[in-house]
Amino acid sequence: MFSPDGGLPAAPFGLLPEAGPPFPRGSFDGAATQPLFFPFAAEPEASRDPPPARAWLPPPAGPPVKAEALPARSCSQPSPEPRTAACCGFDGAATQPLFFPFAAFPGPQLCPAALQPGSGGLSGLGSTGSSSSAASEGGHSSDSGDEDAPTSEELEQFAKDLKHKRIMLGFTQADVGLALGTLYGKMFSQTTICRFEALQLSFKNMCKLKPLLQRWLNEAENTDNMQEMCNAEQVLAQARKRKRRTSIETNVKGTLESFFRKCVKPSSQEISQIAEDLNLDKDVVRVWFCNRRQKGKRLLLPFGNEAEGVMYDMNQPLVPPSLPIPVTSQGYSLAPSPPVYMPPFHKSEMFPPALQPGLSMSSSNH
DNA sequence: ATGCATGAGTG
DNA sequence: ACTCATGCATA
Repeated sequence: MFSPDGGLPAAPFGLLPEAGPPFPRGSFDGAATQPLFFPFAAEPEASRDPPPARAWLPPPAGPPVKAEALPARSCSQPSPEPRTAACCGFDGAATQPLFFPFAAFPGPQLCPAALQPGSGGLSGLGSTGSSSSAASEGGHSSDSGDEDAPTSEELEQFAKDLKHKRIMLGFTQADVGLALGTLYGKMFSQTTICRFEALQLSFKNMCKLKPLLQRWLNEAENTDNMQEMCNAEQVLAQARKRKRRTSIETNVKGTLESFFRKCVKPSSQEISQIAEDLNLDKDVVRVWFCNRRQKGKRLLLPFGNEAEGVMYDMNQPLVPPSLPIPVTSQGYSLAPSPPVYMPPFHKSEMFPPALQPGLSMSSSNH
């Protein structure tokens, strides 16, 4: 019995205690004051020099057809349905194109920062069991096994590859996550696999996971009995009770967005105030901001352009005197040039037109 | 697929 | 108290 996250030590991979990126983290709270811009640019990922050309994610090579061609290789499990959730919806379905932040990274030379030498970091992953990372399965010495410092292109390619093959083999993202647990002792959720495939993890994180997934892929392609891997004792009784997920109303979310645009990192006091204004738990608001920042980084991209000009100004006082249409300008009409980030406006990601803290947000909303 | 939550690590 | 990696729950 091991629990997905708690049970195991940090990681069998020897995740380096890594002191963190060599960049100064803009850590200061609202009160503090340091004129520091680029809330994001200061981050490890973003800070790498802006590439001459922003990279776009080439559309997935895999046509939406694969789903059909599925050999449906059930990996056992008495599951009546072909584990191919793949064919059902989100798996196989080609999704929205997304930017690839990492593409902006230079490459191997810089990555190391994240990977670290002891490198237990990533390579550690591979080496965990194999002690010699690559060595084991393919014997590949120069191919896909570049687990040391994959370039963004490589990661991108690998992610695509993984998804494609995974689907062809008839495995769901959840299967993969589970298999990693059986194979290497560290299980991952469907969410993580999904994010990996969609390149929604940090570069560093992608690098860390790649070796594992690489191995899984090799195994999956060569083993007939992938079953066990999937069957894995899902014994993991998540004994801990999690707080029920709060569902923030769309309009409230819009308001939060507008606050966010004014200040990405409100002070504790400001958070309290916002919470009060919106009738939310302070902690919910705090977490929302944390997540929003995280999301901001993931979506941050089209830099390489004049993205910096549009950066959020963390020092901006909350609720400045004149606030020009906070939200609206965001995703759509702003300008020909890419906005700070590109929200994937999926479903209800849009915020209602007129949302301002003290304004009539109910007037135009249900 | 993604929003909100948790927890480890860090300062 | 924040960032980051990760996951449950849900759309």
